[in-house]
Amino acid sequence: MGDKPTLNPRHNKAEVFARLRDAHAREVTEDYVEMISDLIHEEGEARSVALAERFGVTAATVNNTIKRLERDGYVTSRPYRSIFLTEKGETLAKKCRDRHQIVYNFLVSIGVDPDTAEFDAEGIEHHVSEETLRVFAAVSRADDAL
Amino acid sequence: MGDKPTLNPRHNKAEVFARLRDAHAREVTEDYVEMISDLIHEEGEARSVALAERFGVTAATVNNTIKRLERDGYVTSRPYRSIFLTEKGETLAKKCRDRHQIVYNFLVSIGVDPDTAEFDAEGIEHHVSEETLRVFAAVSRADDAL
DNA sequence: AAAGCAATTTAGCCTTGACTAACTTTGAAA
DNA sequence: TTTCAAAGTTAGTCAAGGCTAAATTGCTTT
Ligand SMILES: [Mn+2]
Ligand SMILES: [Mn+2]
Ligand SMILES: [Mn+2]
Ligand SMILES: [Mn+2]
Repeated sequence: MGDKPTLNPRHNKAEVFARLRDAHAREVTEDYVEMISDLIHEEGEARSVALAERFGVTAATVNNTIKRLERDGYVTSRPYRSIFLTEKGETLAKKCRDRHQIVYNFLVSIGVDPDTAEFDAEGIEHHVSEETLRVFAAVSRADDAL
Repeated sequence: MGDKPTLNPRHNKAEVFARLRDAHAREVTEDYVEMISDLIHEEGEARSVALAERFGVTAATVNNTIKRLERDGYVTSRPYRSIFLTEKGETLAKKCRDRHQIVYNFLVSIGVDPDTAEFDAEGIEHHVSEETLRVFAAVSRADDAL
């Protein structure tokens, strides 16, 4: 009557894909708060036009996304003014920046070309669990100590 | 008059994000052809109901996706019958299966728990360039040779 | 052969994330 | 202080990828 005991417990692929869809739903948010934070540090403020240029999308697309981020509590903004991170946004931005850096450093440390690492890290970062991130960081440290 | 020589050539982040959006556009297709191929090998045929169960989505969603794959030349199907890969579909499936395996093996080889590796590989695989994949494979081989 | 259940399809809806085109606002230069 | 280009907004469109509910088909079992 109970579940059959299984040696390999996940023939339950559905969980894996559910988690994947969750990660996808967060990607744009994560890249935006990270970029907004970068702009504030590098240029003093985050303007729509700079986001559009850096992401390679139109101003209208940035506008839509910022409205969503505002709705979800990550940023504040007033018409025709620059964009600010909320506490929640800052917290996420820091987490994402750190994670991004760890992934990038890891790739370079195992021998990936820095240019390629920059491309790949932008996607990989959103699919790295806490555990894998810790392993990446440890490997980077070990490789640095050459 | 020429481009200014730059030490760090990519303050051109837009390229990175354009490539990222491309990768996203291919993800579902890649996971579907891989899964269809798995089902054909494991169960003799690929039925909608099995795809829905493994991905954790509804039958209607599978139907939409299969129509898109058919439109794009990856599968053939007839109403109420099972799904077949075209040559193009088979080729992509093989590439994706191999890549998936390399990413998974790599994660495990550097010390990530197999369970976690299974989750993370499902996302990471779509964002790994040819170059990074070669490095992953090389690292796995080196770690195996312990 | 008919019934009924499981599988599949269809129709209609939603959100995200992209676009173009047209309009409004801001702010710097004239 | 006027003007006008750049920045930002709004409106409308589209495809992908999800969903539910309802209709249809195929298959198995009586
Ligand atoms: Mn990032
Ligand atoms: Mn990213
Ligand atoms: Mn895969
Ligand atoms: Mn995948």
